[in-house]
Amino acid sequence: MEDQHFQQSRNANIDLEEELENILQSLAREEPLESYTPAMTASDAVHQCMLSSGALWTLPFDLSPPAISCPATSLSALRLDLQKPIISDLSTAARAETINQQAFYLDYPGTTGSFQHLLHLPEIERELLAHFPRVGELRYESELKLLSSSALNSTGISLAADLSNKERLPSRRGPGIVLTSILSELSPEEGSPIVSPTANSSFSSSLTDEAHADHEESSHTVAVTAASGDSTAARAKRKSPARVPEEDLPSITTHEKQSKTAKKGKKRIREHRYAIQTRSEKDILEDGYKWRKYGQKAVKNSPYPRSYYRCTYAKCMVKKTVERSSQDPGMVITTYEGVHIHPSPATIKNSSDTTLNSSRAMYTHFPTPIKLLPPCNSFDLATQIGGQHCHVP
DNA sequence: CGCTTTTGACCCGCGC
DNA sequence: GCGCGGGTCAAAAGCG
Repeated sequence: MEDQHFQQSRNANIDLEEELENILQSLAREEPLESYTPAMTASDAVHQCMLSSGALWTLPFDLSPPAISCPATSLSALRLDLQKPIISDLSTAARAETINQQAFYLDYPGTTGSFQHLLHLPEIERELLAHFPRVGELRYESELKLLSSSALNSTGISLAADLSNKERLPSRRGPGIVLTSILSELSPEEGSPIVSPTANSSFSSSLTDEAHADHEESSHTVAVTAASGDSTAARAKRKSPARVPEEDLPSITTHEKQSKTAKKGKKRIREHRYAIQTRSEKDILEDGYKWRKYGQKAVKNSPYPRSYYRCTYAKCMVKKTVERSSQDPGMVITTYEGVHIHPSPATIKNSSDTTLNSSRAMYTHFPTPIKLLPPCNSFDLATQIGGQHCHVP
């Protein structure tokens, strides 16, 4: 039976290639696409990780506008809704740095609901490598579904350009499983583009007030808002005791004085910041990096404190905060800020068995190409991947 | 003993 | 200017 299926797959792959070609030509003519639903599995691709805590973590691939999702429970399948059918497999997607203006959604049909996030191909690999070096350990199975823009809209999925309208955001996300990403990559003059494409506005309040405020101010896909606070780097360099008044510190260096003066009137630039929400009993999720806690604060309107962590690697300025959602205590919200300047300890530990020798290999075992299988309906897919129910939009 | 966590004080930006 | 809240510092305590 498997042989038969395999043969069908091969035949289907040929058809798929033709179909993809047709779609690409259609796109080139800017014609609307017909709904197109090939299926694929990817046992060796990596976009989910089972954490040591038992929580399943979805990786944030996208950057602008970001929209990261985490499953509430273990996932049975992953479906891709492509805005544009450029991607025939995820390894292509992951290497699509040269492909501009491409984006697609990932849909995670979980046992408690489904949700999606928007992906922008040029950012995928960078994000994966920078923040989630353990992707090589991950596994997922997926179905690829290509939809036209109109088809996406008809399913309630907004395109990237439409994210400014919160009412049009994906509505199929189950409550409590939406994750918002926060990101800033604009120049200091422009502030930080922060987009929280949440389906239910109530979730936003589970993020920091600052993020929330920024979200509220957002009126464009790339919301240009300035984050508050001073320069993290400048503060990190402060060596004098915080509680000693500056005028009592004749020993303070000119450089420090200058940096303090320079930062005056300058808003803090949130560097590469995003949040991940994960359902877990453990507060601390294993992400492959080593962290040192440096503070804890009570969160307004929440019974749960927020913990502050710094990466312990020398000179690595990446920080993260961890807090429980006041709305859903089962949810842990982890906010990352910065980009690691080093591979993760976990990756180094596991790198001995890799044959990859590129810089990429330092960070991860990247997914191998995904073979396209013949189109099948979601029920078939659900059956293939272990009998768990697969959400059908 | 070295590293991490805890915790109160302090700094800073922002809104009023 | 003041108070609030988020973020950070650093000494003390905890831990293996």
